[in-house]
Amino acid sequence: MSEKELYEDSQLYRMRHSTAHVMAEAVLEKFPEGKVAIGPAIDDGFYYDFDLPRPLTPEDLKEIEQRMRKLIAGREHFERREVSAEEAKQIFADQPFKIELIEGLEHGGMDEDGNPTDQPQVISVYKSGKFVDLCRGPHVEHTGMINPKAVKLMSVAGAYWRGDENKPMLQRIYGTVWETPEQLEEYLWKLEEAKRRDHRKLGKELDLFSSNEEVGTGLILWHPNGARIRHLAERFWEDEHLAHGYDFVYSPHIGKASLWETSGHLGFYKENMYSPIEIEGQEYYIKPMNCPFHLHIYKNSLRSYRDLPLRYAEKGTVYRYERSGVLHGLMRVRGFTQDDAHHFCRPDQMPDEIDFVLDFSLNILRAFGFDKIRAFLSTMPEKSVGEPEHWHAAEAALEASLKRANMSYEVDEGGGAFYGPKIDLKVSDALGREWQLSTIQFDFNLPERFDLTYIGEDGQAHRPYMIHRALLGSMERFFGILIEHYGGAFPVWLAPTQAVIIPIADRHMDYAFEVAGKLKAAGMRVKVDERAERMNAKIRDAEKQKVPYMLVIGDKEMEQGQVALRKRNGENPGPMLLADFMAMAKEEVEKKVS
RNA sequence: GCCGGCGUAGCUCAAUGGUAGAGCAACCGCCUUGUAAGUGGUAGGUUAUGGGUUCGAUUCCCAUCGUCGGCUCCA
Repeated sequence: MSEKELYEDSQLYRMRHSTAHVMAEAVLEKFPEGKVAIGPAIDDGFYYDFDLPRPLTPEDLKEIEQRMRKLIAGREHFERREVSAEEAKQIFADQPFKIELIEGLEHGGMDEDGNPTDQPQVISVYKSGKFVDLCRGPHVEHTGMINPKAVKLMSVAGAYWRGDENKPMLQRIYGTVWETPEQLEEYLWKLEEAKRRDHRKLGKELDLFSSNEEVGTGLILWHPNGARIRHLAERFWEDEHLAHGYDFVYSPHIGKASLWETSGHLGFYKENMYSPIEIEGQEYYIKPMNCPFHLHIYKNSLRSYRDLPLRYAEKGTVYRYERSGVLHGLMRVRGFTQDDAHHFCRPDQMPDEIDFVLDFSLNILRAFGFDKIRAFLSTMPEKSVGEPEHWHAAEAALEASLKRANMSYEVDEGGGAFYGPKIDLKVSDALGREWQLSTIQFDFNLPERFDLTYIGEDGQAHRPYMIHRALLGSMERFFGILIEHYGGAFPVWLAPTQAVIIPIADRHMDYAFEVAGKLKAAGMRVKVDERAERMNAKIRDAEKQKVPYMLVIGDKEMEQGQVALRKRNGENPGPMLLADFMAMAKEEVEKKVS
């Protein structure tokens, strides 16, 4: 059983679903004319969608929560009953959304979660207190099984009916419930911790990046501290690529309309592309992807089977129109740099090539401190291009690589893009949240469109396999995830400033700069805090900036050739010889995984 | 794009239908300091932008931009 199925089978899931009913009952008490839509349990709670006469306020949520506690105290039993479609329509005569659902159940089509079904479904209703809901269940026996101290309504937000943006916008109330108040506390603490680690907040506090109304929304300005981290990450990325058989390529930011016609992007991706620029009567588009350029590099000369595999990598900056409402810090922006690569190989090389790229990806992700990684294999969808036997060979190779790498993975049947199957890698961060980073995608479309070939042993032209691969995804998004994963306390090798030297009094200044000079010569990133502040204030500021090492220097240290080390976690090893500190730091600086 | 909230100094936030205030940061001093904020002073704002209502708007209304929570979409 998958994690999801286990959850949906659990008592907690029933409790959440039941609490959604209780909430709906409370909302209808308050707004008898309200219309109810759907209210499922979700990963960490539940929601219910309503059409109400006015927007809800936080005060309304408090009141609804109070009403819910009363209903819970009433120990209302959940009574299940199967009904005919006619009867159901009578029960929900004044609930148009429910009528729509009943019609769906009657004719197949959609179930109450909006999933397509082929056959007419059994229609069941659950009654608890005065509230009757169209619902498949299951529920807890009675509302008394819900712990009133472990319930909390979280927020209200807009949501489209049936998730369709052409349908009416409803009000969705999100709530959560747990088995015990302690679990609720823990959940709320985790939310608080997520806020403390929010990359937008830390980005400001650590002076990493900004965006600016005048520059344009979704366009990121990397400040020196952020750019330093990016540079270090990129340098590592570059070294690893060069060491593993990649070639670097560079491509322009715009390309002629005909290029995007050949690639097909003007056909299926146009709504994400910026308006064309006219140059000497020709239209040019800002690139939303790098692939077409890499294909042209491949095509620029006749390729022999001996040349393959070819691996072209580029940190390619692309621009995509994203609707304003979806933009989010560094995670979703309009201009970003993909760490892109395209592999071209012969069919017989394909399994090895997948093995290679999977291993390579996993090693890089681990080096950045992500060691919990899950894989998702997506296979051929209904609408697809390319030969089914190629699809199946590719899928088999992807799956074989996952097995060989000993990865835990899930298969998303039919979840591939129209042009090929893929593996996505998701990492868990320090708070256990999953983020998709890497993607390894077959492409049966572009080699065809650009007519890529290589000359085989037989002297004939053959079509190569092509694999797209992004490892970190985009530098922007990856940086955002890195910030949140480490809560701003980057591992030493990535820290923009690795050590701050803190002279206690002015007379220690010369020695402070002498120490700084030695550390810099050894390749460390160091600053001397020469402000006329007290040592305590300097330590406080260095702690807030999450600088890994603070080196306090006073009379004793100066006399003995020492530094007094304090680490950002509060650990205080105290005075040591400068040489000893340097030896210790060298080891940590070189360590990729912290 | 849609629903709802928010937009006051670099940052975090007060206040009011009668021409805006604090702390931190910045700047200028004093203090010369031993493991998370020493101290005095100075400067800093067309209250996001544009309209409207009003004798008077930063406050009320509308639009635009930005932003936050979601929805839809996604690296």
